[in-house]
Amino acid sequence: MISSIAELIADRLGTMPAGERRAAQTLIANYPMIGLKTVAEFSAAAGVSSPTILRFVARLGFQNYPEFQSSLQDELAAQLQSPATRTLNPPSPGGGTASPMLEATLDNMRETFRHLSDRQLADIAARLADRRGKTFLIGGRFTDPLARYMAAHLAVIQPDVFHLAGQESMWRDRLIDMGKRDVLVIFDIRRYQDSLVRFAEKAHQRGVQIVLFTDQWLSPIARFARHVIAGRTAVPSAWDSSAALFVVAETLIGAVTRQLEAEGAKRIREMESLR
Amino acid sequence: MISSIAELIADRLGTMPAGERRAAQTLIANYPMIGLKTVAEFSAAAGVSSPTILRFVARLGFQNYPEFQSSLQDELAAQLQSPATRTLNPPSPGGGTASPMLEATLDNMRETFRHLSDRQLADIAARLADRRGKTFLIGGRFTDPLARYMAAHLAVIQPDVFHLAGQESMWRDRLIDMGKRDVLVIFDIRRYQDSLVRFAEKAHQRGVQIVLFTDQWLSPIARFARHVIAGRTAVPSAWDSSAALFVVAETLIGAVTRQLEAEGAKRIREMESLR
DNA sequence: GGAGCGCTGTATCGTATGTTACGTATTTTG
DNA sequence: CAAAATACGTAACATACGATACAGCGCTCC
Repeated sequence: MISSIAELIADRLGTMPAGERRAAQTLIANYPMIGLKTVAEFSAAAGVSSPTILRFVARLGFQNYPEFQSSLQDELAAQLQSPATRTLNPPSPGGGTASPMLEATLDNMRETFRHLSDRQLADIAARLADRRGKTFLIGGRFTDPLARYMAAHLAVIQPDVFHLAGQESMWRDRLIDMGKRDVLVIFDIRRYQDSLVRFAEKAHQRGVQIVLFTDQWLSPIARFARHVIAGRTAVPSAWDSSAALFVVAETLIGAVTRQLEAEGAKRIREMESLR
Repeated sequence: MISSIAELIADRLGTMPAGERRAAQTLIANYPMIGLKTVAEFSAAAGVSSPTILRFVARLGFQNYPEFQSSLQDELAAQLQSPATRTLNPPSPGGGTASPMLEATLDNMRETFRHLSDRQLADIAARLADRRGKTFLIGGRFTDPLARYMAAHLAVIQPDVFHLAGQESMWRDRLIDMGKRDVLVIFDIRRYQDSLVRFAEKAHQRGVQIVLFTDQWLSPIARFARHVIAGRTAVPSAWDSSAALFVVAETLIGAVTRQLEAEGAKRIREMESLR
């Protein structure tokens, strides 16, 4: 049964030609406000011509554009009157693929942050914002992208940020550059990688401050870490989820940026001008 | 300070003549839907003539009726996009989470999935699981780690998964390997990168199926994309958040894994034995 | 490689919509 | 109570909007 226009679109998206599909996608992306504007505005937003928009609504079964708009308005009105039923997607009909996954992920995040004090986050942010030392980031097989993500952002607002990539021998050689004032951010969830543990140990011996992102069972690296962030990773999937750790990373990026605002702003402006 | 039109009306209701007051009252009663309809319908509902409606909106300070309608639409859009602020007095449910960053991120995810049908996810997963073609992944400056993350997982469960890294010229040369049966997954949020757009266009010309992860304003690549996933990225930070897209990526990874379970399991066992 | 089909954009058209002018009704004030 | 001012509706107007006809183009299938 199809109750909302959004469902109707999703249902027929596959059978639509390219232009109309673009119309459909821009409508979904800004649902439903774009559909309440004029055909001209809608077509401009979608990057197609007006007739394509009209053909699109015709394909959905409407006689004309005003009728389509009325239908959208009715839907909106119904939503506004009963906030409980303001679901665009039916609330997980019969074990949908997405919903349990999403629910678990949201729970993971709430749980992760519940065990994470503001104080701890602030401490780590302060450490990362301390410009007297360098910042190194590294991750495991599946978590290295998180290290890259964080490095890409931090590198914009401060100098001396390095992501350690490539062969194990490559980063081992970088140990020589690391000292007491430096920070090493490690992402390691199970199955924990021996190479990372060895690396962390050597860095620790050199006095490097280690910030560890791991799962709730704690990587052995936690022994050497100054700060440990334990994220929930369990989801109904064959894989573990790194989403909670990802959000912690983004939160830290935001916090560091705020602390470096003064210098950071100047630096970012300089960067812009270099383009 | 007056932020909504409803407040504006309440403010000036006393100074209005009878006819316009009736207009104001019917608008408040069916706020804001009546205001989105035509002048004729509005006037009929209020039991007054069309010019009265126009004088009413003029008194509110609008130059003409369309301007008034746009203002109402903007207000509605703002409400719809931030479910947290939907309730007039958000009492921060669930024991006041300290981090507004987290709250915004959770909202973004809910909102993103609300605009994402199970059908669409299933379609994309099926496409990614189709082993007749190759899968390429690439991302922008800050989103490339997401491409890597997805590639790292997909590569485990099926062959012919390639992450496109390095110089622009590198991936451009890989175009020669791409054809109709292949899929190109692109991550591109603003500020959209020209190099990616060019690349997407060329790939599209070769008949490659493009799956685009972007923000709600849609990268220009949406023009060429077969599937578009529009994630919410707004957070109280200097940066945009890719967390919602990350979760969608994980969801897709899970779905593809499930579809390839039979072959995938065998493959994973083979891999394990290779260690 | 050629013929047919389907999709898309340009240009044109008709019309519904917002707008304005004007006359009448109603209220207000001296 | 009279006269003026304000408010309101009717009707004509102009514009902007949606709709349609048509031609160019790319694609698929012989």
